[in-house]
Amino acid sequence: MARKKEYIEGEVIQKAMNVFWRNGYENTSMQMLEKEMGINKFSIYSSFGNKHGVFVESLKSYKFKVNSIFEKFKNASKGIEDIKQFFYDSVMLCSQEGNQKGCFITNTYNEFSESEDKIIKEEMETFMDNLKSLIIEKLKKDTSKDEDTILKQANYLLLAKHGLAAASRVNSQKEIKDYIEITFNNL
Amino acid sequence: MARKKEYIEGEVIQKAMNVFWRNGYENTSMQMLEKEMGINKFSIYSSFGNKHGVFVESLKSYKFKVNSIFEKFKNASKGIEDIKQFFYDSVMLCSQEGNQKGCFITNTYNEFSESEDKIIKEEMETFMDNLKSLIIEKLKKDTSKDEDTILKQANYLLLAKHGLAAASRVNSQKEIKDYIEITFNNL
DNA sequence: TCAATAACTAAACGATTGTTTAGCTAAAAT
DNA sequence: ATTTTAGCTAAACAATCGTTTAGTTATTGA
Repeated sequence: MARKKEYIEGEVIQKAMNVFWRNGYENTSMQMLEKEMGINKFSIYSSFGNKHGVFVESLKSYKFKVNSIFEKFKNASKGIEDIKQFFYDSVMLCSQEGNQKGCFITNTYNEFSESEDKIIKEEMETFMDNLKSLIIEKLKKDTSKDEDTILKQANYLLLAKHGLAAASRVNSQKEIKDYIEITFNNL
Repeated sequence: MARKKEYIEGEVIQKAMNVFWRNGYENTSMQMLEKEMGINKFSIYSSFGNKHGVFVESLKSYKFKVNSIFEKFKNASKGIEDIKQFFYDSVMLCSQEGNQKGCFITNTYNEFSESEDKIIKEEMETFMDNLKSLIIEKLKKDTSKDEDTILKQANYLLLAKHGLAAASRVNSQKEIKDYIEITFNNL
């Protein structure tokens, strides 16, 4: 062993995450990352390989950040009410400090929708699949609904969640609240 | 006068629009534009000034493309049913040939949400304001609704439309249909 | 104490970005 | 027919992109 690192990888990745979250992948340059992460290019490359590596780690860091909300959602047991609460928790997390950055995962999902990046695409796929399963599970709490209704409503809610995340970048808190409330009136 | 242009500006802009529509502003290069528009950089710059100019003209071209749908919506008179039909018409137009490009205006709205481009931002603003006014007008056809309900529902529908356009880049026709149907369940 | 080595700085890499320009081609006007 | 002039081709521009590398600094283990 020789000289010690002067930074903590987890800490600089959190800073990188915020830059990617705000600007997306393509609109974030290595220069910006250098500045925001507080370390220079050499350190970035030796720790994370390349820009893509920094992005993948940033996504993981974001998933960790939203994990508590997911766990809360998973462990809840009121059915539809839990889904609604999950929607509120999600927009709360993303709109702190007047952020207007939307949801990092949804932003990434959109930016890479026409891309051929298998790694990112699979990360997105599994995330969305998990969310859909969870929503279906909560919907099934209401045993009066048949399978077809549940699938339709799951599609509806998944798309609503996606749209909400995208739209939350440009809409006010009140507009978002109105949206969520009416969204669940329809079920 | 001297030599004649060997291309028609309206035609090459339509081709440019498709490139921007698919890739967004930043992820479209002048090289790609040259190739897709079928003319070289000199001609592009002499006709449209710069990349930004090509983009602005592309947006106008898209607005013209969606204009018929807007006119149909404007002239309809069934109220909420017209809004629903407008939603269907919009996704139809954008998902021809398995496009998955979403709505060009919504894509632009999202890409420029953190930008400081006044020209684009104002284009977006006026478009959204017009849409909101139209939706309110249609909602008012139902005279039993009070002002507050109408505004809430207009916010809801505007956000739903935005979300739908964003999500339609990654969702199937069936998912989109499920979404639209349930969206109008309770209005 | 000193050689070994990992982490740092900073400059350079080739490729690509948006944009401009010099020189050639072709059509209109005299 | 010749001059004029706008449109074309293609090369070059400076700036920035992501990435690499040479050289220096600092810490460890012997």
